Amino acid sequence: MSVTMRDVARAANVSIATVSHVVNDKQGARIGEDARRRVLKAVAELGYQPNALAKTLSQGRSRFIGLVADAIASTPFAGQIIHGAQDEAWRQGYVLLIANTEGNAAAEKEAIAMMLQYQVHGILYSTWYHREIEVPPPLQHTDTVLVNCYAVDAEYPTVVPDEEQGGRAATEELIAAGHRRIAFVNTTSPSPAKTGRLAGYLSALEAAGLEYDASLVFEAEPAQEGGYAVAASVIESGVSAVFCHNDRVAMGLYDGVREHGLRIPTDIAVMGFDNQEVIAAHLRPPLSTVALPHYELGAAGVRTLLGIGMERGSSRLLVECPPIARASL
Amino acid sequence: MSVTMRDVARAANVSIATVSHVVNDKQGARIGEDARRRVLKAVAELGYQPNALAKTLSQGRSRFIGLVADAIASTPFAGQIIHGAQDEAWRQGYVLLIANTEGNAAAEKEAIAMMLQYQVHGILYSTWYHREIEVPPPLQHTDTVLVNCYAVDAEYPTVVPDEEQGGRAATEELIAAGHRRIAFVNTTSPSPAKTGRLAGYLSALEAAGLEYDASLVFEAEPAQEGGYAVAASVIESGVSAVFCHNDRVAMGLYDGVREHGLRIPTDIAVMGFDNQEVIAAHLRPPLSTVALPHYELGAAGVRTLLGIGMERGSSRLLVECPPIARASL
DNA sequence: ATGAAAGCGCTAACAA
DNA sequence: TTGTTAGCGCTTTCAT
Repeated sequence: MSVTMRDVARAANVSIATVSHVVNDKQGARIGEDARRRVLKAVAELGYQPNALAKTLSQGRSRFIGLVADAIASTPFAGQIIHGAQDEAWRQGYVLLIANTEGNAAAEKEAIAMMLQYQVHGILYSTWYHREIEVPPPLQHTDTVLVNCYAVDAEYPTVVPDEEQGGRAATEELIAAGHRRIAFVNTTSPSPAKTGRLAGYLSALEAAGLEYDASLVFEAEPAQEGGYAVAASVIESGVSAVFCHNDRVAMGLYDGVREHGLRIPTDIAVMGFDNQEVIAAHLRPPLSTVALPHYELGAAGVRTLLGIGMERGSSRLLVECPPIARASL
Repeated sequence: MSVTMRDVARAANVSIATVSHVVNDKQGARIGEDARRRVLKAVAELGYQPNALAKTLSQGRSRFIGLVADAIASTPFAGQIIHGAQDEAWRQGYVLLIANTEGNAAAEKEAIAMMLQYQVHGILYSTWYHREIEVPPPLQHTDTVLVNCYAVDAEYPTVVPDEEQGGRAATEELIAAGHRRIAFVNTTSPSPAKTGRLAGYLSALEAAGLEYDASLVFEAEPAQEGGYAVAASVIESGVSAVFCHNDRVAMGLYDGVREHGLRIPTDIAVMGFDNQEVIAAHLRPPLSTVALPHYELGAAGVRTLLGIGMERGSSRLLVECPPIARASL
């Protein structure tokens, strides 16, 4: 079936060891110009492809990195994590093994077992939204990096978005646009996003010398329906700008605001969070927001796993959430 | 480092062949109850995990399936394809190797080479939106299945959504709701979706004995902006229902319709296409639409690759697009 | 400068 | 019922 090193060796009239050396461009061994040429020729002619599995076996160390995700499909977000991990892995000469668990513990266990069987170098454990998790026991047998989630008890290297910085950035954008009374529509569900973004909002206010008014902080279900429902109260509060917990809430708010005959951004400026492309970029007017750095989370995850560019000290890496300016303020 | 079969054999005081037999539950060979128990015990105690790579090597055939996608992250759609492929692969005892090419030919080539090196059983070549492609040359060296795309020249097994059936289903929903004058806002960009959905619209009209009025077919950029822009004309045409090329167009149309003081579905019913969750499920009112069967495309792709449940004859599998009823009609 | 040979962990005849 | 052994394709040490 497929052509092996032995075939190449035979064709080039050299030993298989020589083939190995030239194919891998080994430093230690000097190969005669002539032999090298013959090998290269044979490789090209036979269309030789090294068997990565055999290589791994004989070298003892694999080039696989596992990525277990709780939902690769439910949202565009997880896709970005995969994408980032993927790219970075490739860059480092690794291949990503992906497993989708849908949060199912059994599937998770099986996935991890499979990855271990494929001799992964380590495992990235990720969630589609930033949250606290319990690390599945089998993960303790390998190098593990937590991506977009964290464990309280044990300490694993962790890569998460900097929610507070993001919240601050969002608020600062609004302040920079001249707003002084700024509402914050937070989510009802407890999460690092909820507390982090609020903290950021507060800190931006303080830094700008603006007084914090608790009545300007609302809570809504983190979806369009929530934003729509809270619109009336927000308007009534008399603010000139709103920072929404996420883009979906902002989308709902757009609807509500419009129904009250108000215009964005003239009457009220809106800032989102997440940078959910399908929504943010295409609302009318396009929504200014803060991006969740999913791609970077994935990439930083594999870098951390591989021990590349590690910062000493902290084992928790906070990735910046950059503001994305559009037309809603 | 890791515990091997030899370790287990030693611990259980049997030969390594025996271990292999019980671990793999081999049929041919009968193993004494006692020996089997000892092996199992040793496996558990040592935490033995078979080395899948070594197994693959010695068996000669791998358990890998490659999936090359042009955009795993840009949309939630590609994610669903991956998800489906993933699940089905697992079900069949295979592991998915994913590569993201961003449509970049060089990356594509490299990805395929890598997959070949990992001895993939075959490759799924997929695109995030249904379209015609040219099959990259290196793919001709393996079993290849085209997913969500097709090649005109060569014939590869292909799995694509049934656009026409989807268009028909959408239109039928509207007809079933009592509408007689139904507009169709098609996309401006040529694609199988454009022609297929139109054909479906036409065929549903005909089947219902409704006359086709060319002036009721509009064209718009396939995004919110397009739907918004076309709203006025649609309303002016006096239809009671609109079938939009996709959910994003429908979302834009919602805006336009609302601006004209009309209500959905009372004044005008709207049907989308794609079932883009983030949008469709959360518009006001929630949007009835037709789902693109991405998950199923992925799953059917690996089934086709593995030769499971193949229908004889045609090498092009059309996957059904099911209508999703919500409140917009 | 090049080659022989011993593994890597496992499977699969074939013996015993 | 169980064990021996020869590979799978490659790397790597050690000779030559």
